[in-house]
Amino acid sequence: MSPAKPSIDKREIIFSATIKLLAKYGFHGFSIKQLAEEAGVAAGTIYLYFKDRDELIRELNTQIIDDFIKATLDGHDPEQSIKHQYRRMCCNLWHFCIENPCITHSKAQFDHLPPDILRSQRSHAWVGLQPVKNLFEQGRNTKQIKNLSDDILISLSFEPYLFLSRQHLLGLIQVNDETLTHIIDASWDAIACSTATHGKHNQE
Amino acid sequence: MSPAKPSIDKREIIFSATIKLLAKYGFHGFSIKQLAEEAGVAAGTIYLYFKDRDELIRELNTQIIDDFIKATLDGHDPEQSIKHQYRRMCCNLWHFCIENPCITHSKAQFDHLPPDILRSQRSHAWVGLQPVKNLFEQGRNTKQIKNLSDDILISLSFEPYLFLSRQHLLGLIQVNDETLTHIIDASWDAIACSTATHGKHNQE
Amino acid sequence: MSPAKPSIDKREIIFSATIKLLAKYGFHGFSIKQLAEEAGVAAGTIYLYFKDRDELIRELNTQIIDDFIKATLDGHDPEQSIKHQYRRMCCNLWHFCIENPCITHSKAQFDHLPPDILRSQRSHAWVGLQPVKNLFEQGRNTKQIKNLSDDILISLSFEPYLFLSRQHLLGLIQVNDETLTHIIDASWDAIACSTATHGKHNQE
Amino acid sequence: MSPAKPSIDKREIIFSATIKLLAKYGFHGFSIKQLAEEAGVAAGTIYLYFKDRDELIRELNTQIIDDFIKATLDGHDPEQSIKHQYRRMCCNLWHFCIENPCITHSKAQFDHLPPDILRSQRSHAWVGLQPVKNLFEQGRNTKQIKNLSDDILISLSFEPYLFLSRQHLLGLIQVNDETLTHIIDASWDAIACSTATHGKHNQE
DNA sequence: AATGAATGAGGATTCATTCAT
DNA sequence: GATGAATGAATCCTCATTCAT
Repeated sequence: MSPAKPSIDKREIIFSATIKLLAKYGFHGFSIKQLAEEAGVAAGTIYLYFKDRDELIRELNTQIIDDFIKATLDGHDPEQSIKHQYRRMCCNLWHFCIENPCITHSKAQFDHLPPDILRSQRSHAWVGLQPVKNLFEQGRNTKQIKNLSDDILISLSFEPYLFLSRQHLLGLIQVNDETLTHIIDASWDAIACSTATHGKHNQE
Repeated sequence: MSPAKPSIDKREIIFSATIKLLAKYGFHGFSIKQLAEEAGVAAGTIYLYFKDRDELIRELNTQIIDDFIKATLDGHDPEQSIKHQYRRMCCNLWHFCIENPCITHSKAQFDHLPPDILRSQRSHAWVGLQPVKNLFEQGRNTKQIKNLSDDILISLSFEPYLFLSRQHLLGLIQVNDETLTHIIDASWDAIACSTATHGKHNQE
Repeated sequence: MSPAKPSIDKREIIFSATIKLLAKYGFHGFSIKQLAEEAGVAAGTIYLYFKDRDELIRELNTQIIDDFIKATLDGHDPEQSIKHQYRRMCCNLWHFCIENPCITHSKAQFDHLPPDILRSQRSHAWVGLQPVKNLFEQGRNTKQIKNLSDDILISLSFEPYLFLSRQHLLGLIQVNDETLTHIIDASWDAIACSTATHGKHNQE
Repeated sequence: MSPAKPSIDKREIIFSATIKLLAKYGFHGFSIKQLAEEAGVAAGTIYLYFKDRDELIRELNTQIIDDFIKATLDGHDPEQSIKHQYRRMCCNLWHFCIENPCITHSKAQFDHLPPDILRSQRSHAWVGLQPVKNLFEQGRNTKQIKNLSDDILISLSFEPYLFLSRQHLLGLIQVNDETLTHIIDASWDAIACSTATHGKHNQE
């Protein structure tokens, strides 16, 4: 608030304003002036906290990825059964998406950046996703999860939630709690070893 | 070529040039002047075929969707078994994606447009996807496919291919034919009725 | 004139407008917008002829140097006596300066650019100044001109005219034709071998 | 240093920092923020000592002129012979220039300001240059110096040193002590009455 | 006196679009 | 139909200056 102090929270204010505009207008669809207005600061102020537009976007990207991962892993307990852990993650992810529409829509923007940025983004993400890697590894070892690479398992299991939640937020589809349960089961089927379920019920 | 000729294909030339640039530089990453150069025409010429930049993008979007659908449905035969039809579609989709990198990357750009455009895009797509709807409907009726809405089934089954193929094209993952078979099986598991597989092999 | 033609002379129009503003407001004292207004074109038009502000300035610099050299060497005749040749050059230089106030003032701006630019400027200038080098060389060989390097001779002889003409143009001093003759004689004395004049009249 | 102290010398600190930046980056090539950093003070502090950027530059200009004059007149003794006085001044000027590169380069920046500023600059300078005026006056009266106005004599005699020293500092030319002696003699020839030297040696 | 966060006008540059040829 | 020079609004970003602390 006071102009002489470091204004620790102004950075956050700018971040949220960016997320809002990013979600509404897309990646290049808003100007710094608009952003300044939305954040309630002068245009020049933004450059006190970020070197330029690109850095702002890049740092926002990193933070959003971290937010997603943090939310997904909330309450994660490696002692639980594989499927239970997975369900929890899916549930977390879904609710984070629909409770944070702007972040969800913003994230989508980042999926289509130049390859080199995507690469560094990806490697950053995998660090935080270690528990997921562990889950997959353990699942593969115990024949509960198909013998596919982590990337592929992610694409088949978690990725659809991002797509679905965006559609839900746009009002294109309706997903209630019961439906969500079915979706989670369905996405589990995609990565689970079907042979392992033969003749017996889910091991959960 | 000669200015006196009607140049019926110039529209197509502009389209391909746009796809190329779209894939390489993203949605707002290229200018009309660049596009003109890539297409080998004058900047003004583009405005003879498209009202403005937006219209060009919009029409390109429509065409790309149609191309995807056409490719996916290639050789579609409703007489085959559900799973066979599905496999064929997945296979078609995958190969179209990796054989047309520019179109695949371009398509990704379109997934994140303002809501109203997405809506019209979606309704346009569903028209061409009638065979897919039929497939799903028939699958649900015969208990071979889970009782989920078309949108959700799409998200669980076909959507991951777009994500995966982009990663494959970027060199982030490697998918060979054998892996593809496994992925197709996995995505089938996502939408297939697991009860139907109990105690017997795939009904294909 | 016609928008579709290369507009060969628009470049010249922009050049003269730049010289005018450069003389009046100094190097960084005018904006592209001002320049556009002065030249009677749109701001964007300037960028059709010059990559950016720097290139415009750099090219203008080169042309001005050439203009100065061309004017100074006008009517140069190596067959004449050394002093006669020198007088002619001084006279040419002086009149060019006071007849082209804007160019004279602009030139002054260029004398104070970053070292590396000055270096390339200098080497460019020396190419055109070959006749002056020849004059100095011949003068040194015949003991009519002091045994000093070309650079030093230039500083002592021609350089003062630029300074004086600027003062004259600003109305700070008055130089009529008679005074000019004295100045030329004085500047000649600076570079001429004084021993050579002992006991006899000018060898002109 | 401590905010409670009167910091009488802070003005000087800012001055030197300005000279440094002026020499390196030119007139409009540095910002107040840069200056503050170079001076080791906060940006706002500069405004406690100078009304605005222009005033800072203007006052610096005045001081630099005074420094030049002071250095040039160092050890000046009106009792000495005219030529001796002149030599001393040239020598002083030269050494001041090459020992204070930043000041020399800065000065050059000031020579090309808007006319009205130049005018006031000039009148200020002439006040301190009274000894030079006296020298010239005495020289003219005794027929040792050409009958030209003070301005013209300055241009022919002292001005070249500024130009030469800048070239020397940039490494474009090399001037050692012996060469300097020749240059001083040459510049003396420019303003000295050549007839006065006929048949006798320098009256020094 | 000193600070430095905040401002916002003004700078250079880009680019979709127009239109005379 | 085709051109591409010209436009000028809109962009990002800089920076002199202010002022609460």
